[in-house]
Amino acid sequence: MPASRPKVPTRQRRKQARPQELLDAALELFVERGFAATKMEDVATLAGVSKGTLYLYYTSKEDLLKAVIRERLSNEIAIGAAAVAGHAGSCAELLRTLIEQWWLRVYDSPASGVFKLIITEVRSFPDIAAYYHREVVEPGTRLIGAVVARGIASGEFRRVDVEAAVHSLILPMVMLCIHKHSVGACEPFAARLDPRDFVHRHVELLLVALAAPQTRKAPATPARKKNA
Amino acid sequence: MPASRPKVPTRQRRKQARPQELLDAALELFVERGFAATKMEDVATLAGVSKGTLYLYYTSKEDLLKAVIRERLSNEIAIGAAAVAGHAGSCAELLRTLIEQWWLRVYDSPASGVFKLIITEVRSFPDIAAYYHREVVEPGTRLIGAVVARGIASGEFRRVDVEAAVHSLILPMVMLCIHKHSVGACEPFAARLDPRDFVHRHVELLLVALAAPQTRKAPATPARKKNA
Amino acid sequence: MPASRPKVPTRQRRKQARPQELLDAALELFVERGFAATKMEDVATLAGVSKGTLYLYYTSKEDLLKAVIRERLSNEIAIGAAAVAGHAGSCAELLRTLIEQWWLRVYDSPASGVFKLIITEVRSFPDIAAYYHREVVEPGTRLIGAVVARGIASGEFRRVDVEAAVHSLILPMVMLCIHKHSVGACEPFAARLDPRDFVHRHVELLLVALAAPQTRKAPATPARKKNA
Amino acid sequence: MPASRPKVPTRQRRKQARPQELLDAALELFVERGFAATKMEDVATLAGVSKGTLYLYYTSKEDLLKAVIRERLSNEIAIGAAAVAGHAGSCAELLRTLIEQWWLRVYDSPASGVFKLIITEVRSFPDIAAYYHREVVEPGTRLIGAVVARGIASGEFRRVDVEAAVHSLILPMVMLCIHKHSVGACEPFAARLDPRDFVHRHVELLLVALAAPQTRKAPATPARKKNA
DNA sequence: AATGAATGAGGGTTCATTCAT
DNA sequence: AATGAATGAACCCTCATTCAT
Repeated sequence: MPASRPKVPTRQRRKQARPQELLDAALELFVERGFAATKMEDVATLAGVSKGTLYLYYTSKEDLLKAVIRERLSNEIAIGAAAVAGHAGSCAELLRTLIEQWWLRVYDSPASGVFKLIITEVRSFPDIAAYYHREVVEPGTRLIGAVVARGIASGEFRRVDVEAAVHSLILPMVMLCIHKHSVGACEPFAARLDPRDFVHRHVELLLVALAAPQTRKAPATPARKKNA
Repeated sequence: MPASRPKVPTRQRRKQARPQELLDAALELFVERGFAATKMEDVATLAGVSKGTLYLYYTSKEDLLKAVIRERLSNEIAIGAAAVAGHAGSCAELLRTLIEQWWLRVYDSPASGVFKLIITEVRSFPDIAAYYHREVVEPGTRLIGAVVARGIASGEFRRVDVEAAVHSLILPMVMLCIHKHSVGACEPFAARLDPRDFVHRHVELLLVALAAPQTRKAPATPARKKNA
Repeated sequence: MPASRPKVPTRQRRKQARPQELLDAALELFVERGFAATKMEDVATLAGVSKGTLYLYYTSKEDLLKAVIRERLSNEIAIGAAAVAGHAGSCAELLRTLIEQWWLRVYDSPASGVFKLIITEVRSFPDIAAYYHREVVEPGTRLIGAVVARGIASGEFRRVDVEAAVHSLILPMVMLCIHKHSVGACEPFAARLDPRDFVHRHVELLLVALAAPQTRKAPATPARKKNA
Repeated sequence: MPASRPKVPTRQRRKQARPQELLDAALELFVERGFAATKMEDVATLAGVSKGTLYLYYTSKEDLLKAVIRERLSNEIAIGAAAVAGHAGSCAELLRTLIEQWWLRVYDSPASGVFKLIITEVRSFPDIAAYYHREVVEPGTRLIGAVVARGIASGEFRRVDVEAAVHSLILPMVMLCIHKHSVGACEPFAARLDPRDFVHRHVELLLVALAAPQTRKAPATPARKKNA
């Protein structure tokens, strides 16, 4: 079997796969070192091509940056929206799903790095801000906000300020992504905070805060083993 | 934005104030443009000195970066700790004070930029991580954590996981600082989120989540005018 | 400007015409932009082939340059020589014919660009100089020089230095070609000098200078409409 | 005496002389190799500075090119104009002076290279054309044209077309400059044409053509030794 | 102490040339 | 024969750092 494929990657096959490979390499290095400190040559080398090849696909370093950001965010929101649409249970249950399923998937994927990338580079490339708001912040806020609003309407949640609640819920998740690619990536501090454990506790804590008085039965903070 | 540096080049004043002026200029530019994208010359110019002079005070760009970070964080924690020590009321009240007084002061000061700076540069200068953890994360976590723990011990709070609760409380605040210096600094998106309003609602929301059952009286989300 | 190349990619036509098309495209671009500033790809594109194909016909950019120069000059001199051979009238008449017929044809053809090309590139490719002298300068000078010498011998012309007279006659013509492809090609300065009008007056002026005293009847500079 | 000047070039002194040194080096190389084929580093090296220093004085290669052209042409025309203004003799004598004194000075100076430079680069930098016309072509044409016109008015010259005569007179001179820096610079063809001899004969020939009939006494083309 | 001219290594980008298809 | 993807040497320009004044 290994001998039967002589040297599979025909020119054509490579041509197809190349852009994705380049974007992956670029994302990794941009997130790790920052945009300005990353050399185009290193991106090329990591992707297994020469410097010149990179420029066959992206006309400049800035172009590459924007492609990296666009490519990674386009579909994540759509996936979350689908999760909401196809859900049947209570709003609390839906929020649990959204955060623990959808968001943790983002956290685990390379897309998590895009948050750090945006944070670090918006000031230098201001049109990223518009894109980010339009494609990520607004749909994301609307998505979670709709669930909270529905919960309030149905009497499941208290009458809180929807937008603030969404931020209380979401910002720590974003921060977690950013942390993963900054301080969290530095050896001795990597394991200080178990993300899955924290996310679980965070959602439960906020659901307590949101729950309408009659519904609330103080959960016994179930024995979830930490750092495991 | 920091108050515009007074352009009074009095020799006397200068010698004394020089290092601070250099650090201020460096912080402003490092936060705005990123470390790698900032030119030493621009720092010097902004501080009103020549390129050469900068090197009389800091031996290299990296040295300047580390000085910037160190200088800005040293005393903030101490101030918070003092606030805790001199407090008399309930734990809920103390948390309100800590977050709304102490933290908003940090948010308003140039120190808020340091969070973005650390996020962006730790991977390139890993020893920043150790410093940041020792001087900021750990004392900060311990400070807030102690208040939460005391609240649990006194029966004022539910028996939640202290560390997770601290993170639920603190991470949005850190995120706010980072936002202020990234997306928040981009013209059309600056005013989307009023930080003081959000901070208030965030603390109140979390205090509801923390409150022990008998104590809890669902607050009617008091009329705090939004965006004002 | 050469007549726009018909874009008829008939396989049959192509194989035959290919080398000429490539040379035409190369000449046009080399003259317009200079050799170093012209990209092989642009030559290929203008000729309607791919980059690789260009290398099937010419092994390098330098090779292409030399082919371009050689191709364009080979037969022009021969044409002029034929004009001389087949002429019957006076030497003055013959010079008029040579300059106004033969040379203006060169001026109008793409070959005129070759002068600029040689001027710009000889220093980088010195063997062009030898070729140019052997194939163009010497035969050309000899051609015109023979006419002048014949005129002197027959008493039609004064006893001037032949070589200098030839240069006085020819250099402005060469300069005209060069001008056409440099300053003359820049929009607002294109029409400042009508070449046909100047050429006519130039020849007549020099013929006055050459004419033996007894022959000379000062021509009334006949009414040739300027700039038409 | 050599020991008394320890190492004269103080920083200040160099700073003054630098721009001229850089322009000299740039002109030499641009004329020799062409603009595109000249490396900024080579210009710097020839001028005895490092690559970076070049950029302290000229912001880009193009900027350097334009400075080179401007610097070399500014005063040449003025010098010629002064020669005309301060002249007393006949128009023929004045033309002799202008061409043989003024123009040969240009020919001998590095400024002669600028003609080649303009020829080669106008198409790539079209605003050079405007500058060249305004500063060189027009004043130069007007200068010579005025002398010819005065000769006609005084009856010294025939009633020829002034502009055409000026071109017949001038174009060979320009061509000589261009030749000097192209084919003329190639070893085996350097000595083919003695410029001083040709210039002399060219002027005399044209003066014969210009002379009004009564004035004309066919000069015996005095024995000027060729190639000496 | 302060300056700013000078340096030169380094990085983004281009393009002549090659070669698998 | 023809293509165009891939290469990598080369070049323009920047900027951290040095050092003579």
